[in-house]
Amino acid sequence: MLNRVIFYTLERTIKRYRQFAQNNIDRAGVDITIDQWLVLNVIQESPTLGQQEIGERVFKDQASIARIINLLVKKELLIQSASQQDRRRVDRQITPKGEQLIEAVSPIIAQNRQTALDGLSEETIEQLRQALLLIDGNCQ
Amino acid sequence: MLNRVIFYTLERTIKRYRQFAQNNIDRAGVDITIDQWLVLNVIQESPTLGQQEIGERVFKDQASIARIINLLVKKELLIQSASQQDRRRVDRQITPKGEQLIEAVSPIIAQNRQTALDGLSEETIEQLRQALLLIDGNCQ
DNA sequence: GACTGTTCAATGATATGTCATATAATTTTA
DNA sequence: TAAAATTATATGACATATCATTGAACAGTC
Repeated sequence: MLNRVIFYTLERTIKRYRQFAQNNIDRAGVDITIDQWLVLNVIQESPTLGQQEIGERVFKDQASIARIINLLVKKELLIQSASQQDRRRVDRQITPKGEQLIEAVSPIIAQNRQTALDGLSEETIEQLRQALLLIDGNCQ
Repeated sequence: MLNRVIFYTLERTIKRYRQFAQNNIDRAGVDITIDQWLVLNVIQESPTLGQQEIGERVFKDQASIARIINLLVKKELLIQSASQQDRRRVDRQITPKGEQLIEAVSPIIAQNRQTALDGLSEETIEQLRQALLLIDGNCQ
């Protein structure tokens, strides 16, 4: 009965994909979580964003971003320093180690996505997206 | 750019729905989380299941179920006692307070689902399900 | 009946999610 | 310019997710 509720299918699919993706990263011997990688990636592309804005890009809240950034710093993938212009803010810079890690993981993520979408046409994916956006809009 | 990745849309949609659903429960003045309600519901329908089996029904692992059950007991929605037949197992019974809560929340959940799916035809939902199941299968 | 392997539940450690609040710095307003 | 409102980050408290381990109880085998 629960199986017929589309939201269960949604939950299950996203959990399955996350586990699949994380497993492939672990198997490659890289010590990072998907979420950490996502945040690191956003910082690389947009180093001036604040925690709130980073969060908006990856659908996480500010507190989660703060903690993930802390871990990235601990792992020496990221360096932070107080901004000179606005001392509430923080300047961030990916370390060489961080750059290497992004390079190492990117193809794995790309492969994950491709494998997960095997057999789905562009059109099907677009329909999927539209359906999800509709649900998303209904919940606002 | 991230917006074009279907898995972001998936993440965002499921998070939005969860927040929407939880808000409506909170607004009704009921002190329970969606996850706790789901587990309570499964126990009501199938009181003899073990933690592992409960987890399979709601896509959670055994450790999560153990902790959620603990909270349900603390909230006096559930009573546990050692099973006589197999003393590793636990007999569970929903309390009257738990029954009342399930009754109170069920229509809210139903309404949530209906609202979230507003404007999606049966056919669209079925296509959505099929696409998700494909992805799910690809990740196994 | 003792040994071995399996099952069930509990829990430690760590990461993330959510809400609320704290603190410091900046901007706006009076 | 002093006070008030806003902003950026950090963090406390609690719930959930995941992995690993422990301990107790059971099942099968000899």
